[in-house]
Amino acid sequence: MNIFMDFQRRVAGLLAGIVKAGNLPQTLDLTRFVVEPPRDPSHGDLSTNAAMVYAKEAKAAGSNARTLAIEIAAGLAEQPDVDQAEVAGPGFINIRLKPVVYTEVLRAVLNGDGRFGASVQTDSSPVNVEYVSANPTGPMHVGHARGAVFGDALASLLAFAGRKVTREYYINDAGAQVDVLARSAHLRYLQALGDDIKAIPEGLYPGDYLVPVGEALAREFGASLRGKPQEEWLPVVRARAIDAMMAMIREDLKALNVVHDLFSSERALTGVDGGADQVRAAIDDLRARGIVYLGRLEPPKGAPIEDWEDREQTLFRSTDFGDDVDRPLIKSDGGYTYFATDIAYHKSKIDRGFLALVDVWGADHGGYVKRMQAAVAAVSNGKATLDVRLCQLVRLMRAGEPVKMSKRSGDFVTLREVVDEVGVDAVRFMMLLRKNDAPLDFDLAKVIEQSQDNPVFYVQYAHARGSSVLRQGRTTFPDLDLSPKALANANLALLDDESEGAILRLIAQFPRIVDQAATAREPHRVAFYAHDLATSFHAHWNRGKDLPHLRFVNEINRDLTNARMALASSVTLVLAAALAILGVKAPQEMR
RNA sequence: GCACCCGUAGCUCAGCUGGAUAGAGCGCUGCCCUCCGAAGGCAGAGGCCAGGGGUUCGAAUCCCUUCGGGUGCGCCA
Repeated sequence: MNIFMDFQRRVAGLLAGIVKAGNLPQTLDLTRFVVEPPRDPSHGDLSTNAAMVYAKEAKAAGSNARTLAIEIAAGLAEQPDVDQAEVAGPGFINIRLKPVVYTEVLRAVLNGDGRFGASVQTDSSPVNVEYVSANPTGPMHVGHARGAVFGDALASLLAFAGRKVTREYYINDAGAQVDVLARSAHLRYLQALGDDIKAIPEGLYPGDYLVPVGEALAREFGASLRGKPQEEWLPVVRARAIDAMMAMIREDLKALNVVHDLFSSERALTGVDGGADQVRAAIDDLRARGIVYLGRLEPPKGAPIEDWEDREQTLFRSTDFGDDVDRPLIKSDGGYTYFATDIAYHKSKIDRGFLALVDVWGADHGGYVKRMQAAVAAVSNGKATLDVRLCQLVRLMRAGEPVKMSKRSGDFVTLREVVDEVGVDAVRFMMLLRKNDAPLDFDLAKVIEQSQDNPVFYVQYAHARGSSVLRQGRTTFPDLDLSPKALANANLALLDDESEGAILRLIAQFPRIVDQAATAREPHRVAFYAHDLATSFHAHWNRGKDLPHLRFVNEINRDLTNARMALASSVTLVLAAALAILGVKAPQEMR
């Protein structure tokens, strides 16, 4: 139940009637106006700009904005659940609803089995969300965490909003990086056999996390890989190392409460281990359509490239699809570029029936967006769209001081360390409380603080407090049924205090927030909403300190207590739904 | 040089896809706390929305431009 969408339809209906009466032109785009909560609550419950939006059309039909506003307001005022509709300011129509509307909202929450606000989107088509996709060459560090949390929350948000979501992880297990991994693991293997490997050479992965991989190789193969040429041991070691890294990454994801439906392998697309070469197939297909050709590129401007070699190469005509230059698909050593395999990968998503693709990347890949969108357009004949959400980097702080991170030395801060220190809920909520394209300072000292300064604590506390209020009510009136379904039958008209009204209005907005956050693909809006709802709940609770008659439990008024239990229950249900989207626990009590 | 992102209170950031008087937290100032949970509560000050043009009934929001930051710029991913 989305009262904003509901009234959007009603106003559209009134406009259609006015069109019929000849006071507006026949061809009227009825989607241009909005129904929204007015910023100033004294203006009522809903507000629409419809009359102003169609001012020009009204004039053309011999009317004007003012007259149109009056007509719409008159139509609205006749509706049974509208208390009052009046024209205000430059032509806004402010609508005051009858209290029964909020009674119905609460009933929808209480009877909704946690689905209040769900499935608000008219579009329920499948959408593919790809996120994390970290190289399987080591444990996840905090830089990965943001994209992981963002992607996971976005996927949950879209699913809650009614889209059919597939969550995907692309394993970059082809290319030079995993060969470096294999050589690094091989060194640890020799070490496990007792060889003196001295320092890890420059360019290899020095982290200790490869030691157990070396030991496992020694257990499995004994000394049989020692002394063999690299061509023989590398594929074997690589496969074991990638498996070990992916197992580690899955553990990291689990610790972060991040889930995926599907892990797709880049290597499998190339067919190097047998199977079809889907990369080649994709390139051939594009070549047949004239989108792939042999040509030369200009050397890039800016930082000079030392070993630039002018050569004729296989290029993708991405400039036909909005990119700045055409992009190479085959490296000088004959292997596929990352872009080539990525084209095949995105094609595979499209072939699996997805026309809506979302990729979550780090901001350092921003320069890659245009060519990938060009590729998706080319491969799908313009049918599929790729939306790339870039996450800015995270600066890890401790009490205001940056924490040094150096991946090369192997002592970078891992995701696991941060989760262990501050908890998964804090990590997730803090990362979602920022727009994804804004940089984020993550202060370890601050997020474990248990005070109102800490938004994670503040929101969770609101849920715990709501639960506590229900426990309190149960103690005072042991015979009351405080299950949501039973509370839906409470006399909700008794909730007539102004700060109760503020909470009711916020609850009514939840479906709208979900809808807009899903459309904008911005889960942070849900985080801010949860914080707002928590604020208004805490504020109302605090009013009970000075005004005892506003307290949730009223020992001499059973019906009033019951109604207020319904309010408390609704707040916890909506908070729980919002927190579930964010992947943050909604605790019954704080400890 | 080019592309993308960003610039809103002292600080960290929202701003509902163009609406009414610009929002929150921290910090600051003042008052309050015997009271369902004080790991507090209430209130106040604080703004040329980086600058300049444009579009329109109406712009922090859309377009152009200048300045200032960030990220990238064959054969890494």
